[in-house]
Amino acid sequence: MRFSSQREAILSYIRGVQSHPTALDIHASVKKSFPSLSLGTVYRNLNQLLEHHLITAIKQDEVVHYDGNISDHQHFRCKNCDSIIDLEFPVRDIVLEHGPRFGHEIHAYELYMTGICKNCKNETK
Amino acid sequence: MRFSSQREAILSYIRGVQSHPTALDIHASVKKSFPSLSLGTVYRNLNQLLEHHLITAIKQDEVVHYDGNISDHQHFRCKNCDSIIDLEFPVRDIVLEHGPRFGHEIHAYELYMTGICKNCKNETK
DNA sequence: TCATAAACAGTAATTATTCCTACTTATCAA
DNA sequence: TTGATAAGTAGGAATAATTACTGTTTATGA
Ligand SMILES: [Mn+2]
Ligand SMILES: [Mn+2]
Ligand SMILES: [Zn+2]
Ligand SMILES: [Zn+2]
Repeated sequence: MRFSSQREAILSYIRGVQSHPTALDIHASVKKSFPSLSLGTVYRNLNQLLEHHLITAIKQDEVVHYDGNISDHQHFRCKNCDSIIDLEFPVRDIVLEHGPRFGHEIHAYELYMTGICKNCKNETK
Repeated sequence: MRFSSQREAILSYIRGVQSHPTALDIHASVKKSFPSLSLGTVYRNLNQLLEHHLITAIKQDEVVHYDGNISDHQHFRCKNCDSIIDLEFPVRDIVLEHGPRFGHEIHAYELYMTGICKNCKNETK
């Protein structure tokens, strides 16, 4: 995999935010420093970065969100403000403990939660 | 919510299979008894049934899969044969145990796993 | 420096899903 | 039983995210 300046800019943008941006978000932001950046380039790079496990994708929403934090963590989406928040649950433990008994080879897992976030809960009070 | 014969046929089809069918699968099957059934009707009914919590949706794939089994269970998708298999993990327990400390109101959760299923693993041997 | 594979921008195509419109049907009160 | 009405339907158009295609540019390493 080559490292074009566009690819570098996309990766460093994703790594620099906490917000789990979409392809459109990424395009809008990186376009500021690369005015000619096309959306197709964003998608192509996101797929490349995914293949090389430099980023991960969150697909539960209608739109795919991308995450530069590849550590083992889970996601919570607020139904009110739509933000996606990192949480840490011991999912690995229960997958390792209960997984084997089903006989399948589990390569990856993902716990996704939805509800109302702390902030939104307090604001409506 | 009224219960048209189309709606009833769609629901009973979803309830009668283990396969987590897509809208297209459902349309193809129910069309056999309702030749004029339109795909739009399938989607409209699926969304109605979802709102009334009579079915659930699995959105991790590119295509939405539907599930007539609304009991608390998890899903595993085989990367080889693409089948979606029901599994039971004590996810509820860890969400109840670890959830509250983050301060968000968790309404729903979903553990989704991918890998190679038992059958495909044995076939390639 | 040069050859070449990879990446790029721009645009067209694809595809799942939703929306729209005119018509049909179930429900319920008169 | 009959209308009025709200919900449902079929069929087709529209939407929107993502991917594919094409001709041009660029990174890389011999
Ligand atoms: Mn994250
Ligand atoms: Mn299931
Ligand atoms: Zn919120
Ligand atoms: Zn399989």
